[in-house]
Amino acid sequence: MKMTPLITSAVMHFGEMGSRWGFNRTVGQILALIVLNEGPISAQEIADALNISRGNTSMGLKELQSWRLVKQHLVPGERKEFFIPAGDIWTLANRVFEERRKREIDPTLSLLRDLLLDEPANGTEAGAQNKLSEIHDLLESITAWSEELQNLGPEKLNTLMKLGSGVGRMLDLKDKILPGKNSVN
Amino acid sequence: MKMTPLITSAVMHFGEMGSRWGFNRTVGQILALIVLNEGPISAQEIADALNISRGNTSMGLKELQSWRLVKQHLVPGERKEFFIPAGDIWTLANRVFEERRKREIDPTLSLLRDLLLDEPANGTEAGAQNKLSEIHDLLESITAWSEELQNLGPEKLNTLMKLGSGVGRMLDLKDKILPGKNSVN
DNA sequence: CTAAACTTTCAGTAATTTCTGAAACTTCAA
DNA sequence: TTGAAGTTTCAGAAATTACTGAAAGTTTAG
Repeated sequence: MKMTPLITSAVMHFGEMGSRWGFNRTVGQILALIVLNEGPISAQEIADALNISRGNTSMGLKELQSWRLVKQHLVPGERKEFFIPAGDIWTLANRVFEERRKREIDPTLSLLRDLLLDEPANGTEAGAQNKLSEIHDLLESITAWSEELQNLGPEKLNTLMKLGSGVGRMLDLKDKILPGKNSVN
Repeated sequence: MKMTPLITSAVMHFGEMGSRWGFNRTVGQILALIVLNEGPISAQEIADALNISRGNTSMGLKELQSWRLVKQHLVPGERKEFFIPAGDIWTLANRVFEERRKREIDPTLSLLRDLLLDEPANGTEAGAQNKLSEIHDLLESITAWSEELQNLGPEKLNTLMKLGSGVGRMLDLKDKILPGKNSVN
């Protein structure tokens, strides 16, 4: 596994960013390496290229698999396990979004649902509950919407993104186009 | 500052989630407290309610201000500084998105731009550059789009979210509605 | 100017997270 | 079956991040 300067820079950077993206430095580096490498790469090669222990590599790969960003790839005739990205860049980005939603939003949504079931004990609690309820609704909208967007699939999503400010204009026309349907509250 | 059980649960949870949201436990707790509290609250009250040192409180407040989630509120006659949320729930969520984009996407975008300027030294680098270029384009789309969405403002954004699966249908009709404009690629 | 009331800073400590490497485990070929 | 080639696990060490509290700083009233 040859680490050219370009690849090294990219891998290092993804390592730095790793923690901001929800995993740690090593995991970020491993991901970058697997994505940028041409063809499958073995755990040992990864450990060597990144100068990390074999154990750490194994844990990193496990985590990347739990994020569904990387998958195993059996090379015929070879005994070792090789790894490749779990899909194209688009798919990977989607997976990161999805996985983060699960970790960052779902638990809160579930707590909020519970808290909103209780009767407020007094005025202070009633006020707090209102705020929590607003947060709850917002998170639900975000969740529902992000699912919606994922269902659109890459092509349509891309169309939508490229639409840019056209989105605003389109919304103005919405009611004429889809009368009655999905009217806003 | 009375911590009712409801508020305590919520504050504790936001603390736990804090690190996943880009700040630390204390900062998450402080934010929750300020949002849920009715009316302005002083640094000292926060420190007492959360059982954290005054110094830590000060740092947490500073960070929340740098995220533009919390702002100072001068109570006439009072010498102390009080704090309130920097806006409604919607605004706060927007700020979190924006701030995270700055921290999680912008630096990568900037690195990628640089790396893509260099001539690839060989076939391996050329292949890696292609991948990096895909990532770059994706991140640019996301950035552009999120700016677009923010410009729509809360009302329209809400309309769009509530539209749900209607978005798909609308896209199918797009070319008839906005002929020539924003055609894809 | 002084002192009281308050805030911020930051060196050191505590808590948490990540990483290593040796031991345990698995798989397969012979 | 055995052992070579590989993988995983996990206790402890290292690195990082967060927190405390005392000292320094700021602001205002008198």
